Amino acid sequence: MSDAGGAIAPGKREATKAANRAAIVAAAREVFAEIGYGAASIRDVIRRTGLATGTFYNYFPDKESLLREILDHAADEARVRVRAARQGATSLEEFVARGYRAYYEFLAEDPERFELLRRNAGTIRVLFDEPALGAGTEELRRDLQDAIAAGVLPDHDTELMAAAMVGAGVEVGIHMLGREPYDVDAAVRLLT
Amino acid sequence: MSDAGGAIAPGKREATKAANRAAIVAAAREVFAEIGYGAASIRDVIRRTGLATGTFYNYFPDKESLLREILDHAADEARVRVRAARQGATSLEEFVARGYRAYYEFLAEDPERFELLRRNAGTIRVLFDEPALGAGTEELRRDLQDAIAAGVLPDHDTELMAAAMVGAGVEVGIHMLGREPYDVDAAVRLLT
DNA sequence: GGTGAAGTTGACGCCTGCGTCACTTTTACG
DNA sequence: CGTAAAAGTGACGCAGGCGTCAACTTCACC
Repeated sequence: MSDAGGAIAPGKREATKAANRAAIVAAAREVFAEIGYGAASIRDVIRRTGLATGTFYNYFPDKESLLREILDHAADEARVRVRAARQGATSLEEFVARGYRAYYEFLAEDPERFELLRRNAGTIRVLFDEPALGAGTEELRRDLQDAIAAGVLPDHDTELMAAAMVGAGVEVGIHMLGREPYDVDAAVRLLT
Repeated sequence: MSDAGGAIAPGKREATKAANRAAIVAAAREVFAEIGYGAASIRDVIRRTGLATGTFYNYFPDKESLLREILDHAADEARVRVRAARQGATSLEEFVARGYRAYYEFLAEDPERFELLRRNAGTIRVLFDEPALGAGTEELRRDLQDAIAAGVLPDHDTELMAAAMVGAGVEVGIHMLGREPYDVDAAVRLLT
């Protein structure tokens, strides 16, 4: 029909729908970041949007699907960024440094998202089973595996190593973002 | 009936009080571990004890004080253990290894407590401001500082380094405890 | 044993959340 | 325009949490 061309075909109906959905997601990010997912109610979220209770259920079936939507977005984005950053790396060290740098830039860029992830780390780990802020532990593990195969690294327990790197990265990230000028360089250097 | 052995005469009154308090704390640990602090209600907790609603308020003013009690206990215990383990260390490496080992033994020893900490990591970080499972980041920082002063370590950002060590330790701990035979040795070795 | 304080109980009033649904408003389209 | 479908609205019934408190039970002490 009208929107066949793909990109453009506003249509007031569709536009409102998109805006409402976005408003709900935005409100949810605020609320989850402020009081935590567990303590938050659907009404806490919808109240912030000015929409009516019933409207929420036109967009999401429940609270959990809302969190899932938010996290899927964030995780995808983070993975893409880190992956892209690693692309041009020629040495292992560079590989690590670029990965962390991209990751921190991603975190620092949106404080609300950062707070959301930090605040709900435990819940997220239970619901999904990745560390909240640790986008792509599994990918890192595979990369380490490759490095071993290529003889760049000595053989070791890649699962634990990946975990250690992610853990260190996340924790350092949290501390770094708690200090004023974000010293991304220092953090990256230390971890490398 | 002599039960004394030296310390204190129980007194049924005191005994019941201690038992009730303990029951509440135990129930709270279960509930917080299972559904998370935020989602848990005081009634979820009290219901598990068989006590009446009102009784809860004879022991704790609210949900938060309950969590505080649980965490203070755990944190103290962990700190003491790690500190003690580090006592006899003669080299920096030994110092680190012993600390991690004591820490992991502490975590592995009580799966419920582990789950409680893991599950509520975000909340705990907000309420207090230490990483949930990272007992004594600050102490570690001081120890690093000392090591630098003693010339054992090169100068560096001890705050970030302590954060990195704790983060790596926690994350590795979580992975390790998710695998079957807890390979504490492997984990300690890798981190060292 | 008797008695008063300490402790326990659970129903009570209030409040808020849940998901639904009959009704109203808005939009698309002829 | 007119109309029908789509979307928004908020009151509704139900459920359950909160903290309190008057009545009751238990224990310590004489």
